[in-house]
Amino acid sequence: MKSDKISEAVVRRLPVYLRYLSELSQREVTTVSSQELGLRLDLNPAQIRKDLAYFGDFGRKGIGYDVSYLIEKIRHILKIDQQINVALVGAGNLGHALSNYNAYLKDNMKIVAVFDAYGPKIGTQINSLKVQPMNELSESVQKDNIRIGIITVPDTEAQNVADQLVESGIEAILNFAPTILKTPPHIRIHHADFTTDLLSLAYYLENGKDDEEDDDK
Amino acid sequence: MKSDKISEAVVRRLPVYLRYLSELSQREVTTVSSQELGLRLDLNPAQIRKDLAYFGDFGRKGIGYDVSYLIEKIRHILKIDQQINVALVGAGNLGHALSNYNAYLKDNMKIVAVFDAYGPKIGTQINSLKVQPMNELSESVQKDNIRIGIITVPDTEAQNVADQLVESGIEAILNFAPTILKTPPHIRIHHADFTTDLLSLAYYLENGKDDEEDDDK
DNA sequence: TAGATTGTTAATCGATTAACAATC
DNA sequence: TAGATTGTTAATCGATTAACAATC
Repeated sequence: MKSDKISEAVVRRLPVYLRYLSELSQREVTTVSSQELGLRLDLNPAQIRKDLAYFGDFGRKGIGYDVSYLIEKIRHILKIDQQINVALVGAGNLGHALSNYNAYLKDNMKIVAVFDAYGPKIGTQINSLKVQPMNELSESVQKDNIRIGIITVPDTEAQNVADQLVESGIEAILNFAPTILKTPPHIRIHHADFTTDLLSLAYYLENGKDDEEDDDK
Repeated sequence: MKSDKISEAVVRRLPVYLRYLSELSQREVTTVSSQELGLRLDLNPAQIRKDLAYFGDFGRKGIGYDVSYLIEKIRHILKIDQQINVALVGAGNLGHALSNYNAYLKDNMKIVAVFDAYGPKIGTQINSLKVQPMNELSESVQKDNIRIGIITVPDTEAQNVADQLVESGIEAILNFAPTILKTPPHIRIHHADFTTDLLSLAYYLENGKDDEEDDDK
């Protein structure tokens, strides 16, 4: 097929494919069908074929997909065939946890700078990175070719930090604060707000015995 | 309207509404329209009205929604008008960060137990909770009326931990590991996998100058 | 009364799934 | 050749948005 505008849902599935393909590759599986992928990832095989076909003819009829080839292709599509530098703002607990997480590393995503607004934190070491003050943000973004910012500050600060990230020339933001950020349209924002996930989970619990009123189930 | 099966998309927006309503409440705003909500939350006002109307007639024509009343209603719908106990499995960096996060507390979600499989971690203190060994999981779940489990173990362990959580009688899981878990249909699973968010973010970056081939944009 | 805003139906839009010819 | 599996079109399903009568 090629081209058309690709929906966000499709793009979000690509990393999921990539992850499982990497696992297959490690197990030295060389070929996989949309059927098998679907089974493992709880997705419809037709959907997987369609998703991939947006970007090219990666499979072989009667055979399936070559695992290594598909990995390479998806990495290229996601633009992680080159290293992408990331800045983390907010050296609290969560920020700390994320900067330790080396999971992105094998995916060519690297946190190369950490910032915090809180005086006492500045200069402390996080995982071989020195926490920098916010006024060094712009310079670092330029110098280190940082393209993505991760926000792990309290929600009251999040918009302010986002503004500064935008100002400094960042292209995309991963926001962990539970706030809807207002940014210019050319900035891409993804929400990684697990409180939403957690609260919505409660909805699906069975009604407790101590629940008088209606049971809408 | 009332009833019908409610889509997941709707349920996921409820905590978002709730959060902003709480903010309004704090600012002593007593009434809000779907228009205003939509503006702030980047959502279509019609969608907001429709979402809320699934659960009852909460608004007043010509007036809007009473903030406190709507908060109360949404909290009831989400079943967080009662305290919900949560277990956290995986006392690593991320688990640590999450257990500190008291954000859920005001939403009646409370982490009441922490578990880890790794010997040396057991018995250490995390935020006033003692890390327990996995073999105490079932007992704690029963005793403390734990209904949700949060998984923050490495992906290689995630499925195994999920199985144990299910076994112990948990009803829902928030999974931070980058794996698709296989569980019985009555278990509700939400994914809080930020690596997916981060990788898909890269797709939307401008093509670097060093990108020869096609530019699919 | 005039203006505002809900709840709800109808219209639109988009995403998922089924089906199948092409072909390895 | 027979069996498997892709890429793609058509059918279905579901979610979002527009429009408006009801009414505060």
